[in-house]
Amino acid sequence: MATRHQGSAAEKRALDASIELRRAVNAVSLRENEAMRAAGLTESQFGALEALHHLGPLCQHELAGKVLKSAGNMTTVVDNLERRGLVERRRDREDRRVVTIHLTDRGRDLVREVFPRVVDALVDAFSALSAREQQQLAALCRRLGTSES
Amino acid sequence: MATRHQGSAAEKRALDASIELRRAVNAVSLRENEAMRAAGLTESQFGALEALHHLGPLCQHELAGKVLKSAGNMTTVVDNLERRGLVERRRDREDRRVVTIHLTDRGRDLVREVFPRVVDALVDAFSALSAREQQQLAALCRRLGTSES
DNA sequence: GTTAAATATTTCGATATCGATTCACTCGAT
DNA sequence: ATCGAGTGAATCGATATCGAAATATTTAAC
Repeated sequence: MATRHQGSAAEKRALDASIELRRAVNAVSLRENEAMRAAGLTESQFGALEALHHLGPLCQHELAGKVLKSAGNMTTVVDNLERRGLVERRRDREDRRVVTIHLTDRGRDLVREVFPRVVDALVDAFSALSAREQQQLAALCRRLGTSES
Repeated sequence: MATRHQGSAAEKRALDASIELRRAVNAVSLRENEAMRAAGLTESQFGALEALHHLGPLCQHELAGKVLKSAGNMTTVVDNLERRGLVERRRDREDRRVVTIHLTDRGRDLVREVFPRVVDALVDAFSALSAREQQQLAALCRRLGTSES
């Protein structure tokens, strides 16, 4: 539950952390996006391709979970990837509600080409921090990301 | 410039930090959004109102900078806010290219009502970390966000 | 076996978002 | 005075995004 008027120090801290967090993500995303855009991929499209590449075929709601987007949205993203022949939908024979998304050969080639560039961009972006600081940041973020209400 | 094949340890660190960073933002945003949605505001809409409230009238490209979005986008956001009577556009008499965005009374009331709830949500979200950890996080993020290519 | 609840996806309507382009306007150089 | 570069905003087309409602299907309960 919300803790009202716990003092403006706590509020200032949270506000400040929130703003810096956003700016940091923004800066990192900008770098990543250059690499993705060069391949004509959006962040969600790349995220989906990458998840499929590393985890194998997934159904849409799993994919949505991986890229932190809604299931409804994933329909559009997969539509656009499918139109470009980078993935294909296969209806599951066992459970016909399920559509499993598979990388095509073209899709696999594209991920293999783009992924290293995205990683480079990330390494570059995070090079502002030492190895130890990167780990600290990750650890702090992990606790924020997994804390339950 | 990109540092290729600097070793997979550096790549793993950057990838991991990037994933946790995203999850953290996602978790924080979810909390914030509850407060904003309750008032029928999107993140960008609230961000714009809040900036106007704390900084006074701004032109659109300044506003775009504050909420970390594109100037083209700001036209739409301001359109939607104006339609609801929360802001108004005033064409500058000196330089008629400039449109200055002003909060209306309704807009000001709304910000005053919603802002504390958003802050509460933030304090709540960041309560997973100690005061000191929040400051550490902010400091690390600040360096990521301001590092130049 | 038929119905009800649960689940996976799609569809829909609204808003967001970007980058590119266009339009309007200012201002400095000629 | 006027032309051209620069700048602020609006517009356009494509994609993303959400939440809610609709559709299809499975599974559990009876």
